[in-house]
Amino acid sequence: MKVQATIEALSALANEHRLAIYRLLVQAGPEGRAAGAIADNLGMPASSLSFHLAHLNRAGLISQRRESRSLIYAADYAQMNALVGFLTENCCGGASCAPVADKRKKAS
Amino acid sequence: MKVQATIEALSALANEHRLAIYRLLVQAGPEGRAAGAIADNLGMPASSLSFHLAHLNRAGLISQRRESRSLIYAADYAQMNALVGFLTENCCGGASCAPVADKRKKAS
DNA sequence: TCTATATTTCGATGATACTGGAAATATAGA
DNA sequence: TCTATATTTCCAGTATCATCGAAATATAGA
Repeated sequence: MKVQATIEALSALANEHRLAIYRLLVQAGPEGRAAGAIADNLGMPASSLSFHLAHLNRAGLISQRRESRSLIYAADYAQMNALVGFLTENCCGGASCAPVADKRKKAS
Repeated sequence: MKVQATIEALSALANEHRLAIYRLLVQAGPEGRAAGAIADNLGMPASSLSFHLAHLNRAGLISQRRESRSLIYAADYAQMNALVGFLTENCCGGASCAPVADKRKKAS
């Protein structure tokens, strides 16, 4: 993951509502959830939710697919994986960081 | 790590300059670097740098200590560790995430 | 084609963040 | 105490972000 993509992912998650949305989608699994269901669950106006979903989508953290009248959003685990990988590889001080104590691998 | 602290850490890192500062401090190691040295290295005005350092410090990602006339900043690896831990535990979809494919251990 | 549902886009408003020069503060040495 | 260095705080200007009602778009069924 490049620096610019990392910053976009970080800033997408750095918001109370968007972090809640993302976590909800992680719990929902690969099937994802319709925008309306998310709005109901989190109790937020449709237009506000749409704004935040677009932000997460732009950052590549969630995907969107249409299913009849509904737009279904789902978490993109690969992107989160890449983000965690970037932080572990570039922002940790060696063995002192890295939760699982394994810093052999160096993905770009 | 709690949600609010997570959001603060994420938003502290979600900026080109602050991410560069943080990475520089990670490279610098536990000794850290004086504000002036960071300013020279990244070529930014002292007052702007100070603003960003304060932001990172507030989020707990860096520490500050005085050494004579200089203020030395150093990366706080524990906080980054906690952030990565939060993301791994709360924002990943099980085995599909986690860079090293090991989710048995749960570090705090 | 008409109506209902699901969601986004638009637009205006308010809030928050970033920038950088100038002034203030802290420390040290002569 | 005077001067120099290191850094922060203050301030004003600019830019970006968040909010949410209203209008627009997309889909489906009668």
